Amino acid sequence: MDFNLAKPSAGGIPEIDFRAELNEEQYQAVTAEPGPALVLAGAGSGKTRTLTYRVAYLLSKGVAPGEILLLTFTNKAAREMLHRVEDLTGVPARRFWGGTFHHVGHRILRVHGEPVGFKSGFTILDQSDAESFLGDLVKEKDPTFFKDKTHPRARQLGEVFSMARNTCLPLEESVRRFHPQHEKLTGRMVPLFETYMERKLKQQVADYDDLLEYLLKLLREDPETARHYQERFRHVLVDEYQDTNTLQAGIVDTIGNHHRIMAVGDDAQCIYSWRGANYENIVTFPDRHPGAAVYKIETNYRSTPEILNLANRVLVDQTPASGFHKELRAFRENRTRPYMVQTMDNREQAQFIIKRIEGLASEGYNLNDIAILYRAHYQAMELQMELARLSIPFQITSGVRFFEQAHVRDLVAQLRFAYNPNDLTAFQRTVALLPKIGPKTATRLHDLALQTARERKVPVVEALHSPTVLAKVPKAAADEWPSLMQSLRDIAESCRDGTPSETVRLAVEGWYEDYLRGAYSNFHARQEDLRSLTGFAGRFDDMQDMLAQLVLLNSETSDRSVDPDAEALRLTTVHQAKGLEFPIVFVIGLAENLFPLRRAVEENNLDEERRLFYVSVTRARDELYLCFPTIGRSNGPALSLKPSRFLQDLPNHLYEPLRIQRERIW
DNA sequence: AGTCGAGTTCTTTTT
DNA sequence: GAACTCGACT
Repeated sequence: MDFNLAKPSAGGIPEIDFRAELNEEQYQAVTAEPGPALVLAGAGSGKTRTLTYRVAYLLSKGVAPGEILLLTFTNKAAREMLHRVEDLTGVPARRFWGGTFHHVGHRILRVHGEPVGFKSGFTILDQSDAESFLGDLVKEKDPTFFKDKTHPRARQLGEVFSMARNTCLPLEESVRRFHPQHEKLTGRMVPLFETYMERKLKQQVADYDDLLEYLLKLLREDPETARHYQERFRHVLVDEYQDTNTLQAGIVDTIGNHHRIMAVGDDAQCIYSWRGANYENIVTFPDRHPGAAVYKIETNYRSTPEILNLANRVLVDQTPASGFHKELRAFRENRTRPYMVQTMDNREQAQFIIKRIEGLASEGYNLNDIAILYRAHYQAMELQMELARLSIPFQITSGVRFFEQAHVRDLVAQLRFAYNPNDLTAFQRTVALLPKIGPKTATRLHDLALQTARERKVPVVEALHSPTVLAKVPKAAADEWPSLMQSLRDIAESCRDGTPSETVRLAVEGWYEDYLRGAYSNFHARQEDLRSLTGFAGRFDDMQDMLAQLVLLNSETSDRSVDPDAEALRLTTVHQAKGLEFPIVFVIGLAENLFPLRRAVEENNLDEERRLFYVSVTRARDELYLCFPTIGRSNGPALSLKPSRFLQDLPNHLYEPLRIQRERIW
């Protein structure tokens, strides 16, 4: 494909024979007339293909890359999509506006955020920062709130707020609907919510939801900005439309008020309702966009008929009247039925998989062809240990994430504070590295520094050196204080004058390096991580871009030990496997209380669990193994597990029970 | 009052 | 393993 890159893109799109490269269903959608279009694409039907060819088609009709807005859910999906467009058309990915809703929100708000209260220079709180921000605020405003054990903790309270915002409902209404167990608390939660919103603006920090909520607010309340983007993005394409929530659907509708929107989705794969996703957005799309053309793509090129029979059957058990009816039509030849594998416990499950992998390898499968899917991270523990023991390479897209490791977060906090001195959360994290400084002391010092800075009209990083502040630093921390503050001053200076990469290097080699050496025994490994951050920063010319990326990319996994191109087994949650496909798929832990999760059953979210199971089985191309242990040992007493109801619901002609031969050691 | 260490409990999914 | 609780120490 290299020759494409050399070509100028304007008018230089390579000739694509759309008719020949697409099936009839796909072709219709790809060549749709400008106007609202809803594409219902079943699993494995070539959804991504349709979307990428649509982009190519628009380009071939003379639409400029900059006029296309491509919205996705995850960073991974955005990358993959733009990469494929680039391969297809030779137009470099960076010429499109594409990415997650959050990315686009940030990008627009940092330029046009003023009318809704965000000056350029605001910083983003990740999930756990936002939680501690909220927790501190609650302790201050309503000190007894957390004393009552029946009240939500900071984390859950954050979820309650988030749900209201993502569904665009008043808090009262949202609580009644989604968190009825806390309905009597609404009166106390409302003022906390208000303070939460106010205080973020005051500190010029945004949580994830702000990036969406204020974007919509901006588009609705500032006609000039709205018009600017509406005219600019003549075509709006949305991937995984079934996972949009009310807020996101509102953004799409407002930016795309010209109705040239193509929404692609599959209501059977809606698995983010805990984030307010509402697949009814699909159902109501034609109402909101009159004259919408609806395209159904149902031919499945991915899986064997046996796998699809099983998948179709999973949906049969769905609560009726949810979404569009669909049935995947198989294109491929028959092969083997999915296997149902009963094991004694997780350990035996792991051993079975390893044994089977060896068999598959001798049949010519590569480790890259095989994926292990599970409902929750911790279910992969035993398998990870066994794989490590036998030194079978695996890549795990879950667990401790790169940007969530303590040392990475510490460093990012320093950068964030240097860039935005109002960011109290970042300051707290930074100074808490010193002895005898916790959240309370940090807040006092921060207040004092801001006040001093205001009075003397000096930057906050200067005020931190003043005797006034120094006097309030606990004795135990006083020794280290000046050198940490000096480091912050250097970083802040570099934020203004230097490149992000220089700034990061300064931070990595500053005070923190000494701290790191003393604090961790694996100092070298951690230092390596931080050095790689310098490289990461080299991709940006703007500090805020880089900081935003650091926070928004936090799902990026810590696979530094594994070369991404190396041959390795893939371990991933079902959520993260969405949109991917593998020749061989093992779904593990298919037992009641694990998958479906007990909590989901208790909270009546069975349909979503079922869709999640549907997503799992439709990832497989050739062979599917459904594994369940009969004994669960998490902590303490072993408890016996029943096979998942999703397995019990399957008529037995749809699968092949597989006996495993136990190796007797004694 | 606030920090810190020891001991205990419970694990969802992502931006 | 991390997050939370509780009690001791400054």
